[in-house]
Parts: sequence; structure tokens; C-alpha cells
Amino acid sequence: MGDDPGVGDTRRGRPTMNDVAAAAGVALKTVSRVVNQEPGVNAATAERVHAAIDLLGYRRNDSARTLRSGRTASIGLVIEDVADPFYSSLSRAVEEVALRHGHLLFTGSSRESPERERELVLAFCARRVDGLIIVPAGQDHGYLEPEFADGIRAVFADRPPGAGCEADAVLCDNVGGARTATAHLVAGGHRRIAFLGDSPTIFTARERLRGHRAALAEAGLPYDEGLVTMGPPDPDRLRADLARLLAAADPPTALVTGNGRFTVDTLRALAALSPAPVRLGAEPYLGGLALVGFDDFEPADLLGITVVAQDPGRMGRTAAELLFGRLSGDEGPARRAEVPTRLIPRGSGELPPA
Amino acid sequence: MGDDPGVGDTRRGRPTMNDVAAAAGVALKTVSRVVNQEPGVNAATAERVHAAIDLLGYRRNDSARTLRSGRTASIGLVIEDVADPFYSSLSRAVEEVALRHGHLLFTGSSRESPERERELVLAFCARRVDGLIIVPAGQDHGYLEPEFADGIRAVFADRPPGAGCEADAVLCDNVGGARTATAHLVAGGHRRIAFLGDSPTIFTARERLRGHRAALAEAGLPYDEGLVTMGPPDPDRLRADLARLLAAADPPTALVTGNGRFTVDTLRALAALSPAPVRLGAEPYLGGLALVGFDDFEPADLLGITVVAQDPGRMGRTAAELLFGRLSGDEGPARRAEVPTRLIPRGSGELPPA
DNA sequence: ACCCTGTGTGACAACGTTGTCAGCAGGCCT
DNA sequence: AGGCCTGCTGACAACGTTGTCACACAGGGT
Repeated sequence: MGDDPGVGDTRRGRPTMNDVAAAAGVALKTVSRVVNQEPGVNAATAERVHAAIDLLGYRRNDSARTLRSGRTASIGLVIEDVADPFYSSLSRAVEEVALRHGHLLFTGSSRESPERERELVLAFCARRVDGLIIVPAGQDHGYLEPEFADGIRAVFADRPPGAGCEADAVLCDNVGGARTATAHLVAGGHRRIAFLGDSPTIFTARERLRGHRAALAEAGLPYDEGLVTMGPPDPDRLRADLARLLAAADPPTALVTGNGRFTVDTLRALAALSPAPVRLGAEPYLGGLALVGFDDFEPADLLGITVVAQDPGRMGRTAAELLFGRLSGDEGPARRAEVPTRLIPRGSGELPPA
Repeated sequence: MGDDPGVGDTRRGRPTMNDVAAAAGVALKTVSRVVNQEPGVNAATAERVHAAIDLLGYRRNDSARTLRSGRTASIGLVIEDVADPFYSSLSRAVEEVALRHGHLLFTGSSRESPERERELVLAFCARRVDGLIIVPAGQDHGYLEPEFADGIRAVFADRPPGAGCEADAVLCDNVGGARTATAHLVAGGHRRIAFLGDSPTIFTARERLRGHRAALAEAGLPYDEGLVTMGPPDPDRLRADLARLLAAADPPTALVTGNGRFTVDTLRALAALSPAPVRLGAEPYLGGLALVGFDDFEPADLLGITVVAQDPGRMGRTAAELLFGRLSGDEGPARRAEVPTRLIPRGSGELPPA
């Protein structure tokens, strides 16, 4: 006595099926049947049970359900960073599909740290998620073996799993997209095209560089290492690299940027380097420097930036559907899906060489 | 016999504490102690247990743990849309704090649907999350009562809970921010300032309009309903509204946009309406129409758009920390935290009236 | 001899649900 | 009558963990 914040009820805590059963004057199991909409319950009985449920405010405890049945109706999603528009679009698509399949979604951002990726994945597994969608930060997925053995399914998105890991993957056509970007500039008359990409430790960055090189080779143009800069996103470094590139004896007349963040950072760097205000749209862009960005970004249309668009929504949807296919018994060998890219000309990529 | 995809082991499925105990030659409870790092286990025994754990690839089943102990070490986050940069920044901050507290995060997007908000929240509750952070779509949170009674804590973010719901909330200084935006334009000499906002069913939209009106009143300017358009985001409607506004006998010389999406959509509409290419940065913007946007967005700096910036990261952090405070026993009355806004002049808001 | 304390360990019940099986009517067939 | 369905309901064990309590043993004081 004294501090009793209890409700008007004599019981404490959440009502269980047992409480409902007692209130409805039926057996526990009958309540279970009603809650799970199992057939074979008399309509009048079911009605009484429903009344008791409403009266007590009963809600099923999914932990117990999970423990007993083994299915959690939830999946885990590990991406690089929720705040990156590319991944948040992917995230939304996954969420959509998961919800349609009656599943809930755990999310976590690895921040490009393999260790954090591993921790998140294992934490999801400890929660017994039914499946995983992973944008891997690391290259080694041996830690998933026990989980696979236990029947957890995983689909990799945006980047393939590490060597030796047989799992589904949904990738973007990185090589083709980058080749298209560079080829587009070549077709516009450019001969010296710089490539500004993410760290070569990242799969997509390497692939896109491959595509860039392929386009140069197909056009019979030399591959000049001095025109390539790669590394983790860092506005200062990027600005320095750009300044160096533009000050060279034989500067590039066009740029290809390796992802959305790099495109925006590049524009910022150009604005900072430019003596005159940056003018966009149909206007010549910084003295005629052409630009094609890999990956579309929100107001790229306003800025008149030509891009090779990925489709993160489609990637997320594909990955999620692949996963749910697996969860409903699809047992074939590991699959690899490729999401195409699309060139969207908006002006910046159509400027002729200066 | 026949189809036995089993591993080299005779057992099926995931090893349990019992299996580990058998392998290590100790009792189940000892394994539990080791796994949970409870004190009072002999170092040599613990070593044997660890060896058995590694050997079998054992991982604790959190569903059972949850069932027994009642704590899930997970929280639920319901936002409006992950793909909206404002909410994804908020999301990231929440994730960060959750991880620091050793909690995992369920996320879901309500898409501005009260029903979906409710479903997500209740699904999270069925999973027995320890707490919730909710950006409410609906106005009625009576459905949370049974959950509160059961000890689940909730913090509302960006928008307050419905009437009668005593819960913590973290809000942005909507009124103050909007007042600042309009006052800034007034100080620049503008007398006819249009307000383009989200649907008045949304709390933040109403509050921001209030701030706008307050600034007008403080400046002794009339409030002209003809200069206000509100409604759910729809580029076509916005363009039509803008066309109407600009074609009026006494058109506005400045705009205030009610959130990031509206700012970008407005720019798009202006670009579409403009005969000349849009020029940004320090250039006069579409014939001198000034603009201040509520809410910062990614390349607003590049576009030279003056904004009143919110701080979604801080909002998420504050909400999450408030929640974890509650989870660790803070029992005071419901709190309301306000996150300040900040005017960032970038050119578009400093243009004088045409 | 006694009790006491501390250290390490284990047996057992409990958490709230679902799967299995058994039971009890009532009806319809042989 | 006896047998056998079909429709509905309930008793009970099990899922894998943690909390509670008890026990065995060693050491140190009386």
C-alpha cells in the first residue's frame, strides 16, 4: 500500500490469453484460435472471446509467439546510412514490400564499418528475424554461416557479398552506367574526361571506374591516371583535387562524378573555385566544364545536371521481393539481379568542350 | 532419409543453451551466467563454456530472453516517410542514440495516414518494444492508453500528441521560425509576401502560418488570404497556385515556403513558369522574386536559397534521449522540448522588392 | 565439535504462446 | 446397437531463456 499507480483492475501488467480465457469462460487454446483466426470456433464463442479481448485491452505477445512458432514476421535491413537519399529511397521500398507481406522492419546504418555491419546483422539474427537485406560494408561474410545453417535468408543489395558467400544479390549496372556517362561525353566531343569517385575499397566505385575506362577504350582514348581521383567523401580533398585538375597544363573539359554525394560536393567545390557566380540550367556551367553525375539526386533537374540515374526504389523492391520469395520456399541457387541505369540529359552533360 | 540438408552435426537447428551446457559439461544456468556476464563464475568454467559456444556457433535467442525478462532492448520509430530528408536525418539521430544505449530500432513510415500510424505503433507494441518515438499522422492517440498502462513509454517528435494524451514531445520552434522568415523579408522592404504551405491538417503547417501572420501583424501589414495557399504536396496544384498569384493585379514580391519539399517544388514551378532559364546564386532570381524556405535542404547552398533551418538531427537526438531517460526511470510529468531554428541568408531572401 | 560466510554451481519454475492430441457431443451410416 | 464421422473445445507439453532458491564445499572463527 502507498504507491499503487495501478489501474482500476486488481491484476497488474498486461493481460494474457489466460486472462482473456478466464474472462470469456473458455479455455486458453480457444482464445489462441480466435486471435489467430483459426477455423473451427463457434461464432458465439468467438464473439464472447472478442468481447473479453476488447474489455481487457488484450494484445498478443509476439515474443512468446515467436518463441513457440519460430517465425518473427520481421526482417532486418542494414544500409550504409539512412540519411543518404539513395539508401533512404531503397529503405522505403523495402519497408513497403515488408509491410505488404505483413512483416516489420529493423533498420541500422553501418556507416561503412564492417564491424558495425556485423554487429547489426548479428543483433538482428539474435532477434530471430526471418531474413536480412544487407548493403555490405565489409568483404567477409563468414560470420553469416551459422545463420544460414539455421535457415535465415539474406539478400545483398547494391554490393555483392564477400567471396565464398553464396547469397542473392541485387546490383546496379555500375559498369554499364558509367560507360554510358563517359560515352555520352565522348560523343559530345570531349577527349579529356576526369573521373571523381568514391574510395576504391567500395565495390560500386571500382565498377564505375571500370565502366569509365571501358568507354574510353572503346573510343580509342587513352586512360590518364592523372584525371582520376578517388577516396572517401571529403569536401576539402575534393576541392583540392579539382583545383589541381583544372590548373594542369592539359585540364579536363568534362567530369564524371561517381555518386550523388560526389556530384553535389563537386558542384560546391566548383562554386568555391569559381570567380563568378555559378549559373545553372541551360547556361554554360563554370566556363563550359561539362558534367555527368552517376546517381540522380533531388534537385538535379533544377540544377540542370545530366545524370545516369539509378533506381534505388526498384533495387530495394527487387531485393525485398527476392527475399520474400526465399522465405516462402524458393530454394534455387543464389541469384544475381541487375537493375539498369538511365541517362537523363539536363544540360550539364551536353556542353561542348571549351 | 533422402533430403537431409543438415550440417555435419547430428542435431538439427540452432544450438540452445542446453546444447552448450552439455558440450561444456556444466548446467544450463551456468551457460546463462557466462553469456550474460554475470559475476560468480569460475574463470576456468567460463573458459570451457566459451569454447563450447564458439564450437557450436551458439547465439542467444532474444525472443526467449524477452519473454522471460520483459525487456526487448528495442524501440520503435514511426515517421512520416523515410525518403524525406528531414525524417531520414531525424531517423539517423535516433538510430545513433538507440545504438549507444544498446537498443535496436524498428522503423516504419506512416505516409501521413493515421491508420497506418496506429497499425505500426501497435505492431511495435506487440513486439514489446521498450519505447516509441512517433511523428504522429493522426490526432487521436487513445489507442496508446493500454500500452502506457503496461509501461511502454512514448515520445512524440515534430508534432504533438492528440488532445488528452499526456506524453513527451519534441517540437521545432515553428512559430518563431516562420516569424523570422517573414520578418526577414519585411525588413528587406517586402510588403506583399505569399505563404505556400502544407495542408492545414498538419500541425507544423498551421503553426508556421501562425508565425507568418504574427510577423505581418508585428510589422503592421495586412493579412491577405489571397496570398496564402496550403494543401498536400502536389506539384501541379502548386504551379497553378503560383501562376495565379503572379498573374494577380498586385502580385507578391516575396515567397515563404512551408517546408523543404515545398521549397523545391516551388523552385521547380518557378522554373517551369519562367520564360528565361533559372539563374541562381547571387543572381536575381526570377525577376527579383525573393524567397525564404522553412527547412534547410541538401543543395540549398548551391541554389542560393535563404532558409530558416531546422535541426532534424538535434530533434531526433533530443527525442531519443528523452525516451531513454524515461526508460531508465525518469517519472516526471510530460515534457515538451523545443528545438530552435536558425536563419541562413544565402541570397534569395535578401533580394529587394522588384 | 559447532556455526557462519562466501564461492561456485545446479534444479526448477516461470514467462505467454502454439502444436498435438484427446474428448465430448450430435448426427448419419451400416 | 454399434461404428464412424464432423464440429467444437480443452488439457498439456514445449519453445529457450532468466529468476529464485538450494546445495556443496572450503575456510575461519568460536
